[in-house]
Amino acid sequence: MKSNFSQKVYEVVRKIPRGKTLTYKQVARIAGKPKASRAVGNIISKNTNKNVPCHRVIRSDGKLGGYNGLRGKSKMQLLAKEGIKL
DNA sequence: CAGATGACGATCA
DNA sequence: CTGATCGCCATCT
Repeated sequence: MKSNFSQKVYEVVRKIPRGKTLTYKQVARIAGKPKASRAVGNIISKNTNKNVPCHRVIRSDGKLGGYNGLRGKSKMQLLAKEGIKL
């Protein structure tokens, strides 16, 4: 059972249009907890649902952050296909 | 229930 | 500018 916060995070990430990226801070802020950036990453990391474009969620530093292993892909590869590149 | 963990963010040195 | 430390929140063990 997911808490309201995690549910909100999924919803926000799922709303991210193709070719667009959001930072963990933005997602946390929209979810209602501007300081929960860590919690956001944690929730997503343990729920890697394919219906949620978690690879579009990056750090505020402009770095991709973690993400690893899902289908052996990396965020960079997926984002590059979206039209986003470093 | 309490402690440790983590796909982070911001500030300090 | 780069590296390290503290702070914050939900989830896991």
